[in-house]
Amino acid sequence: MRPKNLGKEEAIRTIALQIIAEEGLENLSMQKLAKAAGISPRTIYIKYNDKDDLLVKLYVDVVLSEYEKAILKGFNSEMNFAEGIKKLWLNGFEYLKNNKPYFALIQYGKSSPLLNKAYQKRDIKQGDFFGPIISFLDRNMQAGIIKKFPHDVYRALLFSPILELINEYFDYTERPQQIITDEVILACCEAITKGVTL
Amino acid sequence: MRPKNLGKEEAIRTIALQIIAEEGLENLSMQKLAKAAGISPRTIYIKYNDKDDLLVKLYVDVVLSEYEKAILKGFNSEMNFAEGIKKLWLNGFEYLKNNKPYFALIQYGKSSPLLNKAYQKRDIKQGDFFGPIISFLDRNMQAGIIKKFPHDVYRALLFSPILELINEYFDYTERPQQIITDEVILACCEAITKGVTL
DNA sequence: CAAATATAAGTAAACGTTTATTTACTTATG
DNA sequence: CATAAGTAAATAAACGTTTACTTATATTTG
Repeated sequence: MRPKNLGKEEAIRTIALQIIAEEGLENLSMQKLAKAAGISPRTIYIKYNDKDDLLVKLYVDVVLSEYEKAILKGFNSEMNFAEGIKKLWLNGFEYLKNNKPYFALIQYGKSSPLLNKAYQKRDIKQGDFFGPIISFLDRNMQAGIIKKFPHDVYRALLFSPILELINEYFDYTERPQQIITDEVILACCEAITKGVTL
Repeated sequence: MRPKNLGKEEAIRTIALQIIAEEGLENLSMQKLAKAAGISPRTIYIKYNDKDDLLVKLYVDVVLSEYEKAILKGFNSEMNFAEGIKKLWLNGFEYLKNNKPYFALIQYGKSSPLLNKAYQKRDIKQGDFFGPIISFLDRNMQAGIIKKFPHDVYRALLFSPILELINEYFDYTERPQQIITDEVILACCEAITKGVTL
């Protein structure tokens, strides 16, 4: 039996993310993807059931899963609150500013109904996806170090600003001077931390 | 000369936003829109040059323009910092939770390259779009009441959390209990305000 | 003051293109 | 040599947009 060419699977994923980042999710077609990857459209269907399956797997299994691995690197739920948040912010900034295609799909995850639903479905099943962050927050809430809010509220408070700052980082790569520097990220992180600390 | 039927123009806009909110921007087609609005596809082209023109006008002239009118209602740049931010947050929450289609397109504005670019182009030209908020921030920075950050950084710090909370508000409308209440919004607003205050 | 006219608004149906996906076939290797 | 991986080409459906035509009304004319 002829063996799978793993390089082709890799090419599909990489080039799909590239097209999404450069032209938008709405401009990714199976035929364009196949041509850009130098393969036949049929080959995509050997590896994925259909277009939705490809997109959901790209989003959940590739982008979100690697993103979370990256932001949790060197983090553990026993860390001091300010240090923990700082670690998560710097990890996120460092990772996403060097992986624009990943960031682009994360942004689409907030608007596209397909990706939105896919994430919710998997998130419930998985549970330990953002596990360390959840126990980190729980511990700090219980210890009276930070205000008591639901996890989803903390996600909005602590992590939506850093994603928006990364969005601006990419906007500013097309302008004469970058304003979203490590210093700005750190200052913002401190502001957010101060805001939720009791 | 036969006069324009303004009701049809209204229907195009309303139903387009509806389809985008319910099925996503990627599932809005001119033929689907025409059918749903009970008109011929040609009629859309009397009022808009092409699909991109329709989407950009929907986004900039309808959604963003009305959204900004709504959040600036009762706000002026001379307000006390905490009161001003509170007003903007409550206005935004009240308006968007009752106008889901508007919120949906605002979310797409962050990922879709078409809408992204359209906004930037117009924003530069217009200038006074978010004008009162910009002078509000400038005044408070100059007075040493809040930390010094570029406007774009303040947008991320002050307003991305409320948008994310509204996103969660809509998620929770499909669950047994709503957790994003006025009280939660106010508590979050206070946390954010505290974070940036000197 | 009505009938005729000019004209943009609007329609139904079609245009060529692109879409996601499949069919029929070829290729590489355990 | 069996078999799944892979290809080239085709499929029907949907896409954005246009063509050829009809309709409604503000204005002009008798």
